[in-house]
Amino acid sequence: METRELRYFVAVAEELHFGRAAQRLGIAQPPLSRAIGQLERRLGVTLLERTSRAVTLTEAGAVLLREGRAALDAVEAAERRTRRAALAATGRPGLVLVTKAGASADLLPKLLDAYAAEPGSVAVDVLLCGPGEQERLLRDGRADVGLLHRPFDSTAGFDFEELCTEGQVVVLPAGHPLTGRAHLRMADVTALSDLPRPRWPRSDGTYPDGPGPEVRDHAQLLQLIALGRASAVLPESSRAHLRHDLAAVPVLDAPAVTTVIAWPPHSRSMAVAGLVRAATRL
Amino acid sequence: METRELRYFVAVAEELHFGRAAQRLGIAQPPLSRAIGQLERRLGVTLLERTSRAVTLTEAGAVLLREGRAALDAVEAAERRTRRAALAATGRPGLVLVTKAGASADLLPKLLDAYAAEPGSVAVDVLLCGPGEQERLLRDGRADVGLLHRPFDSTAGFDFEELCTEGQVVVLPAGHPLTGRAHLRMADVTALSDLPRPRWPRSDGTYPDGPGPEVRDHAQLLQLIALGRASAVLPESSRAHLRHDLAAVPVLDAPAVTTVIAWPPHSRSMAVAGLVRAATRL
DNA sequence: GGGCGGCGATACCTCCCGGGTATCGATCCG
DNA sequence: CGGATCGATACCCGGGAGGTATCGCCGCCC
Repeated sequence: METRELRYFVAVAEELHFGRAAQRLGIAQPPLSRAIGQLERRLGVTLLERTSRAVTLTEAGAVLLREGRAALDAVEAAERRTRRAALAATGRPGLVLVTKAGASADLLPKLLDAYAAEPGSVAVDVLLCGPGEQERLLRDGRADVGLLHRPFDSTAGFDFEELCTEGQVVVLPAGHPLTGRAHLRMADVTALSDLPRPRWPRSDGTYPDGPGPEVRDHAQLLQLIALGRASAVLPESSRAHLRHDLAAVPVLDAPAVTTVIAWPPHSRSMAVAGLVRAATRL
Repeated sequence: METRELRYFVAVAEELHFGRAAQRLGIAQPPLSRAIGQLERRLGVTLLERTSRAVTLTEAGAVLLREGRAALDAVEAAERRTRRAALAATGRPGLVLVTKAGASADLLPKLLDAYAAEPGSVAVDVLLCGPGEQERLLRDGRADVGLLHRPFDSTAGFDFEELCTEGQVVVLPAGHPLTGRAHLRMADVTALSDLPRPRWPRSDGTYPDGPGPEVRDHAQLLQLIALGRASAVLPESSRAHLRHDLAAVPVLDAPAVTTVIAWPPHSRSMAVAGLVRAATRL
């Protein structure tokens, strides 16, 4: 199977429309139809059920979509990491660390300082991204190492070390009646129908259904809470950097959040190893 | 980057010889030279240092070799799992479990029985392989789930659950003076210069240097021990199925062996989930 | 219900590129 | 210094990827 075929199939499987997929790929529709047909014939498997009105994935097609994305990420990662290795050989080695914007705001500077103090450390570029994007960046080689937060992020497919575990707090507008309480339960939070939990985009960019406002990033979320439009359950550490117009109350029975440092498996980079060592020693 | 280019590069990088690599790929040497040259030009990276007498990998080339193999495995896995998904939709679903031949001889039947007793379980094909091969089979889709033994096998890049941890014993010919001892230390074992530890093949098929005999599988190892040519440090559980002409003595300070059940990340298979559940409940 | 529009498949052409053979140039060896 | 080895280059050929035109099928709507 060639990556071209995989890219074509993934495009069609995502669009469920040959014309749009072809447009996205920058080719005409007929060669795309033919390519998918050839792929199916070579695999001996029907990947798509097409009527002249709708295209749907078969069971096998769904598997190839998932596995094919992973494979394409791996190929892309190979290419990117090779380029970076060539750069590192001639110029600055550098390291890209990715984390969710707004998370681990206290841990990150400590980690960077500790690592920078080590002998032989290299420059670390910090990449902040939205929730759920980190895994992709680590998988396709755009980042070398990441701070993930279980159970929100999945460590599937990565090597990792646990760094710390913390409880969660609910963040409310300052002055909200509940801010006087010493602690709350999840039931109290879900009962806040006037301050619903926000909805984060899924990996495909769409939003789940629900009452809460749609948010894209951390700053936007805090803004919405300050405006009295939402509330959010966040790790305790976010409390330290809260805006003055917000307040936080511990939620006793919220799931604990574990911060882990994760990197692609088989990473042979000395720099990653050093950063991980610095992190575990914090 | 196309998988064809990757396959070509991996072949050359492994052979370090364009002629032999071309032969292995079933093409002539000139197109191969050209393909590698094009790949280098497109990446803007020198992958191979060639004189007319020798070919060596650059730093970047070594990275692409490692990452490229992983990417090719991922592509192969996508293909294989798609085919299997198509089969599962029409015929028997089936599941392939891979484990090292000779290991977990007591755990495996218990696991298979426990899983078979579950409602909705599917047929499980057991694949026995040499040490170090399991990871490859799991990565390229030939197996769905595997029993690995840390620290010998690496769980890098897989999801896994720990099943049990055990000590190790040294296996000696029956009647050897040390078999009378209640327990030993690693120092006692390494002092056995007349019964050296065997050498296992690396993933590329070559053997490390050392005094011990070269072995390929478990049966061969036991045979060599019985012949008085070697000794081996193995997990305790192997004691239960020892031949009558062999004896085992616990080694107190040998590293503990943890048996884990591992599967490719993002596996959505119900069958794998069921097998893992059965394993953790043992 | 018949014409229309949208969509995937098919037919057919073109041209690029992957693969082959022949040969060159460099380097090591006897 | 001549032969052997090995990668690069030159050149040719054929298959296949991509394009345009068109067909066939099916909802939809006046």
